[in-house]
Amino acid sequence: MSKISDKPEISNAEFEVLDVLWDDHPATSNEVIARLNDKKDWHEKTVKTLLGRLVKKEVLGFEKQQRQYLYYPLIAKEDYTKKETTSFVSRLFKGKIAPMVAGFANQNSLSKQDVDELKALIKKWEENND
Amino acid sequence: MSKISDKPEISNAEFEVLDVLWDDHPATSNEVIARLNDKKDWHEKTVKTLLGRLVKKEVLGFEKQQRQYLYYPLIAKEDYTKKETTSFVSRLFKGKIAPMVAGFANQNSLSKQDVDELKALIKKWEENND
DNA sequence: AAACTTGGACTACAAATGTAATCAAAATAA
DNA sequence: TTATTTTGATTACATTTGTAGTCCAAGTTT
Repeated sequence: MSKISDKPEISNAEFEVLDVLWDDHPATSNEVIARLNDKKDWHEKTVKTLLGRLVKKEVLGFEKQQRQYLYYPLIAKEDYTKKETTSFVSRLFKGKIAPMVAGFANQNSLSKQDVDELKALIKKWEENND
Repeated sequence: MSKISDKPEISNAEFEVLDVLWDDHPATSNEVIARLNDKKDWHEKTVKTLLGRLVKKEVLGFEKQQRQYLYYPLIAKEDYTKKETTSFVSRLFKGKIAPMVAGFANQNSLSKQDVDELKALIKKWEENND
């Protein structure tokens, strides 16, 4: 029984590292460390550990640049977020998107722009499903 | 410095247990075990461990019924899902709900009912924000 | 060239998590 | 009433995660 594409579990801390690489890549560990400094108060060694773990999980790849590595994501943020969203909605809302939006709108408040964007989505959907 | 309401971290396995109690409570450990049997293949001891951990985390409460306990949730599913949704959307979509819905719609497919529900939400929003 | 710095590899270690097994007291059955 | 079962409490143990520290080789500085 071979392992076929087991979804790599990305921990919270690992996600932060991956996220800055999604923003811009490739990047050296130092660049990643620098960019994370704004948001997180992590030791340089911590970030390097996380980079290593992401490489081992095959979430990041790298390319040697003399002695340093240039890291880059092996999975697209779009794909990741879509899958996470699907599983989130399925776990918490039985797969129904509207109740999730309703809860969000109740907890936060929607801006006119949010609403306009949602309307645009709906319009698009209706055009495709006459 | 007293601890003010530190959000209890609920693990994935713990969530499953909590979720069946949200469905119907109070319930004895055996009832919980029985209901979980449909979805999960967990040993009875495992479920009891999870119940205990949830009690320790003050996510569940219980009431003695002779020798057994009747467990019940101490937090509302509504509250939990709203908070989780907010943090999820903020982490993955910079707090914007529309891109998340767009991604979901792209990965899954919306039913007419989903769309109608979304439209109803929007209509409601527009009535309140004329 | 010798010393120092830097970068990734490897090691560390406590807490959380998944997944049970054991223990002891109470309830039940024989 | 003695044996058995049941139930929560306690203990177990490997893996994952958060958070670094140490080691060693390559690169840089003096």
